[in-house]
Amino acid sequence: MKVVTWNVNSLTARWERVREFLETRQPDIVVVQETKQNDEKFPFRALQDLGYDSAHYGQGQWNGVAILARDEVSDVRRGFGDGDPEARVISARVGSHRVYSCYVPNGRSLDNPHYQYKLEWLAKLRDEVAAREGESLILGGDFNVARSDLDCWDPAGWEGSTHVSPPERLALEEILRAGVDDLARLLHPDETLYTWWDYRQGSFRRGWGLRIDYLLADAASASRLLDVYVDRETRKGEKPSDHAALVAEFASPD
DNA sequence: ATGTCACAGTCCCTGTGA
Repeated sequence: MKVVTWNVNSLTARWERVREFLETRQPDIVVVQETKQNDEKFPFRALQDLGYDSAHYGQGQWNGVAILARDEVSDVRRGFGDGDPEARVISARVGSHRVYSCYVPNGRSLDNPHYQYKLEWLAKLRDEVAAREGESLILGGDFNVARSDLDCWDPAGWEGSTHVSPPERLALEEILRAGVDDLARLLHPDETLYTWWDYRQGSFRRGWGLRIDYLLADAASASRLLDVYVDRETRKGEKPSDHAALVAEFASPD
């Protein structure tokens, strides 16, 4: 089973890249962030034609999260049920798994109210994971947090910025402590595995990246992990997203 | 040179968010 998380930075702008990805990589589950579409515009029909069931939580020009799967996508939940109007989390049952697509708030700057919103949002996600202890969980998304200095190309330069501050790193660790593993780090404890590079300054070519996209899973699911890698081809070529797709391959349970 | 991109509205440029 191949599972992918990918912040596409507008599904409208990225549809051709996404379609090509599905056709060539043949993933089983893809969790998508930043669709930047409302549900009316979301390509449910085109995805069906490619063999994917899907669920979307859209919000017009900003945010927007989706789950695509070869199996049926059922029991869909949008948001945390806390009245937050921002479309940043969707979950659904796919096979035996509860699958999440998460788009964590950026934070903007440490003194911005959006940063507090980010910390509160991460705490809600931790509670959500804790409440589902014992279930088969797969979470993917853009967490907008580089877990450690290994996940940042220039820790000194990022000092004092969002994405690397101790409180948000702690908030990410709390999610992991609630019962999920960081799949990329599990198999690659010492490698740089950046998933995002700024569009500016030729950052991708220069290796100026961050690891801010994650696939997380409960221990039982993680024990079936065969491989996990960043699909760097998704960051190259015509009109790429600024995020690459992160891929995990699991042995099928039997 | 903050070496870019996407979006909507002010609508073929500009402000905002990332």
